[in-house]
Amino acid sequence: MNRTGVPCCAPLLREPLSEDDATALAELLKALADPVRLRLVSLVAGSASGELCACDLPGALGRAQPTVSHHLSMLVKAGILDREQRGKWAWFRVRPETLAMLSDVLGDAGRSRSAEPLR
Amino acid sequence: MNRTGVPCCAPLLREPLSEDDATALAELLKALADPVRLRLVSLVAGSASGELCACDLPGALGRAQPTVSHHLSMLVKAGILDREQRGKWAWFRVRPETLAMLSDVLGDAGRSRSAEPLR
DNA sequence: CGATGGGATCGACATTCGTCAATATGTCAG
DNA sequence: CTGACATATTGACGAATGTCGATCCCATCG
Repeated sequence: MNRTGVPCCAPLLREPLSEDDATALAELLKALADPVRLRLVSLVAGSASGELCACDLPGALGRAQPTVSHHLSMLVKAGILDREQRGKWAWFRVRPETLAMLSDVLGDAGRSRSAEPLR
Repeated sequence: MNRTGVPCCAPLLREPLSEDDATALAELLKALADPVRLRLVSLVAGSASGELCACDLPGALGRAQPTVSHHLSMLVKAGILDREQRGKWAWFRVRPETLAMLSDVLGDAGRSRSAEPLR
C-alpha cells in the first residue's frame, strides 16, 4: 500500500498476486466491506453536490456519532473518501480513482477467462 | 441476497443504497476482503485452464488444509467460485458474473461525480 | 472387503471488528 | 473569555473472523 492508501493495482490474475499485493488489496476491500460504510459512500457519492457534511450522517444511518466518525476516518485512511474541514464542520467527498481502480482490478478478473483459447 | 449469492446490483449511488442492499453487498465484499482468498481467486482465475484442483492449494498458499477448505467454501457460498467434484478431487473456477457485477457497482460510483456540473 | 488419501467438519484459541457512553478537542458566537 | 456545538478519541464489551490439530466422510484402488 502506498502513501495514498491505494494499492499498486495488481491485475488479480496473469500473476498469482503477491502476498503483499493481496494484503494491500484486502485492506482496501475490508474498508468497503461493511453495510454502514457502503451506505456512507453511497450517500456521499449520490449527493447533489458530491459532498456531504458529517453532521447529517448519524441521523441518516441510525448510528451513534462516534460510530459514524470511526467509519468515516476508516474510509479516509483507505483513500476512499476525502475529508475537508470547513469551519466547524467536516465535509466528505469520494475519491474516484480509488473506486475506479478497484473496479478495474475486479473487472479484469471477471472478464478474462470467458471465451479465451487455452495457452 | 438472492439464491446465487449475488446481490441485486444496487448502483451504489443515485439512491442511498437500502440497508438490505448494503448488507448484501458488504457480505460479497467481505468474502473477497482477505489476502488468502484474494490469492485463491487470483490463482484460479490466472490458471492456464481456468480451473484449479484444491489439492495444490495448501502448498501454494502456505496454509493448512482446513484453512484453505474454509476459505474455498466461503468463496463458493458468496458466488465468487464454482466447485465441481471430479472423482476424488475438487476443482474450482471463477464465476465471472459475480466479479463483473462488483466491478460495475464500484465503477459506477468511481466514475460518476468526476466532472459534472453542480445542480 | 479393507486400506489409502483428498477434502469437509468440529472444537478451540487469539485477534480483530462494530458499537456506544463518556470524555476530550477544537471552532465559532457573544 | 465563556458557552454552545461539531467532531475525534478513549475504553469497554460482545460478536465475528482466521487459524490449525483432530477427526470424520467418501471415492477410489487393491
